[in-house]
Amino acid sequence: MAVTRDDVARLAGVSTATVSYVINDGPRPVSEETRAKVLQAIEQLGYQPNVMAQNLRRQRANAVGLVFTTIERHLTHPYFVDLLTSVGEVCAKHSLDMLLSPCTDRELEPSIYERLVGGRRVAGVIVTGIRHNDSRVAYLGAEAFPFVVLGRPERDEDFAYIDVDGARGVDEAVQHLIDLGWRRIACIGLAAELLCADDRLAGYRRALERNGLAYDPELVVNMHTTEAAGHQAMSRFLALDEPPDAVCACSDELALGAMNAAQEQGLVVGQDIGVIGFDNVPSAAYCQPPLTTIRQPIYEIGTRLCRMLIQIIEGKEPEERQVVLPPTLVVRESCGAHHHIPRR
Amino acid sequence: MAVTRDDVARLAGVSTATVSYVINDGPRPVSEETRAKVLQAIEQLGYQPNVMAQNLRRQRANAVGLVFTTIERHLTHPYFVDLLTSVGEVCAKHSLDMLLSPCTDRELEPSIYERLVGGRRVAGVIVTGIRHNDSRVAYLGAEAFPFVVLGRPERDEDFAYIDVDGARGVDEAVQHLIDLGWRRIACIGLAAELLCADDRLAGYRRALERNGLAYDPELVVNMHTTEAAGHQAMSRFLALDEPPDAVCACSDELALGAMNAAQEQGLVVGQDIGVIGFDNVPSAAYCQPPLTTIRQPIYEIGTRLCRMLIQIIEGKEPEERQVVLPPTLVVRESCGAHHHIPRR
DNA sequence: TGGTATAATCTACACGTGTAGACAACTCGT
DNA sequence: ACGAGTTGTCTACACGTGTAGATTATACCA
Repeated sequence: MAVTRDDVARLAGVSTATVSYVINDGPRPVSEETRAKVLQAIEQLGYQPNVMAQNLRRQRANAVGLVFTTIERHLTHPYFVDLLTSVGEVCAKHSLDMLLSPCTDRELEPSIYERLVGGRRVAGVIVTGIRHNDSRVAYLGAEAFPFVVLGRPERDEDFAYIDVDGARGVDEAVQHLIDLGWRRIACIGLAAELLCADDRLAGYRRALERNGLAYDPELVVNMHTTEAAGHQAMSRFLALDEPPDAVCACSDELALGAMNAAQEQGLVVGQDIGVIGFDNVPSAAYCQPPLTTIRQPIYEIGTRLCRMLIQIIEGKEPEERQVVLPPTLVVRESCGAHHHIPRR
Repeated sequence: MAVTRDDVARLAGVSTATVSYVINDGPRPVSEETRAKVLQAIEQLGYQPNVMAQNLRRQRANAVGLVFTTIERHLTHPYFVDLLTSVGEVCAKHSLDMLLSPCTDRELEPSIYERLVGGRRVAGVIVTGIRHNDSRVAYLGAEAFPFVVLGRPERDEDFAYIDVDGARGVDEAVQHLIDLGWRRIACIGLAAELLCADDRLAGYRRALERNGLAYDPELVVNMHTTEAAGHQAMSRFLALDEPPDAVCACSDELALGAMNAAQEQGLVVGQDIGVIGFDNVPSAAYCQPPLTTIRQPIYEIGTRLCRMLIQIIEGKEPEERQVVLPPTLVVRESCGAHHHIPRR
């Protein structure tokens, strides 16, 4: 049988309430002398409060929830692992558990949230891959349940979020391509349902417009972020009557697939065609040619997002509620060297 | 205020015990008539049992724990995500939560386990990346706490595990290289502390020996599984007086880094040098050249591992306790075509 | 010195569940 | 018809906390 608060109280010669007050820096003061006795007893017995009892009494789970979509995913693998790591670290620092639920089927998504939230298995939720008219956000809002979002709202909904400035990132990416001499630039966007897909596409159009280049809808597709999808998109582009001479992919996985497709056609990436990615996944530096891409500070995002959530859970007003972080251009070789002369 | 069992009992006109019996298919029988009344009341009220109270009463957390090492990692990113997905799906099917703890510092590892296990935050644990004299296994064994291991024990310790036959995989990989004409074959192994590093190296030696090739310790290194490490290892190999003409990397990330390093030196992978990987990560099919590799059925491993753990938690004897799964060779282009003539 | 404010502690209960023990109703064999 | 066994319910409590209300000791002031 595990050691309980009663054992500690008995050994320290105080009441159970006093033990609690010491542990929680409780709502009542405790004399230094008594505190020392209690702490000594705790130490001696190796007492750890029973989390399940605490949870029941506090009417709140001691965990943060994170649902991750595996089918039609919106996060690259290393990106996702970094998110988990950063969120998990902050949780650990606050003695919170991180609860993970895979969602392999969109149909099941509502039931997953209902389990987590309605079943009070977690105290707060981190939502990723926010979509148009996102039912999850509506649900959490209606339940007045603590949550934060990785990504911005469509309209000016008032929830806490952190997002990376995708428009700016893609704008910079496309500008980089243009600066290097590429002119007919295609864009492999993210799944159309994702809000960030719109955001990034906006950056694409902005850069085109600023440089006096025409927007050709034939050169834009929306894809789930897999290498296979990138391959497929690029193959389609190359089969066009007027194929692009460069491609801006909205994730590194898409970019890798795109490069592969181009190479299959005998094109030399960085010379015959320019390719740029998004995310700066570790392998981007090691593929052939090394991939120029846009870096997102995902680790920092996870950290701050989780801090925000914890403050909301604790009922405090979070220090920051709505943050947009700038991405950074990482130049490698997949877009070729300066003063490149396009094929056509 | 949430609806409780008492509300259900009142509405159904029965006692609270009866409600519990219905919910749990309890230790006492319930008449069909009563059961129907209760179920109807549950439905009508939208009642969900309070997990925190259940946990307290049952003296057992309703979750499975998984600690993942981010520093000096032993799992590639997609491999890890697949593991999470498969384990998570089984958990969901059993209404279990999946609790994830990142470990970014080996020093902190014992405290993480103590929190999860000693603090009874989970009902069972999945251990990955098992090491020599693994203190985690010793701890869990001493606590008689339910756990399963991804990987085999060193000696004939008697715990439940699933592992892939790494020796066989690497053996096949090296044999494949040899069959294609490569002769001086290096091996980039995993971190030396990992048991599977030994396992895979054994396969390497076995294949060499069977084919009458000498084992040269200069051609073997142990690395953490990152592209950077693969790059570094390959660079070292190529600077040797007698560099290898082919490399067997024990993870795809290592292989990617190795290919990159070779390409930096102007070598054509698949022609001047053969490279083979391990894991069959998605991007392996899309790098340049596409990477020949050994596939691990990680999804299946996660599924079966979690099922095993659940049976152990429930006190049943698991249907399978110690499983070794065969890996599969996936041939692509990084090892070149048949009848290749080595450089030397 | 008596009275009151303050500090420190204790007693007692609620949180929502699972289930053992008591109890009632019903079946069945003799 | 009656005890024995079976089936279905109910009452009551324990699980280990957090904390409000009661209680006691101490400090301070008139």
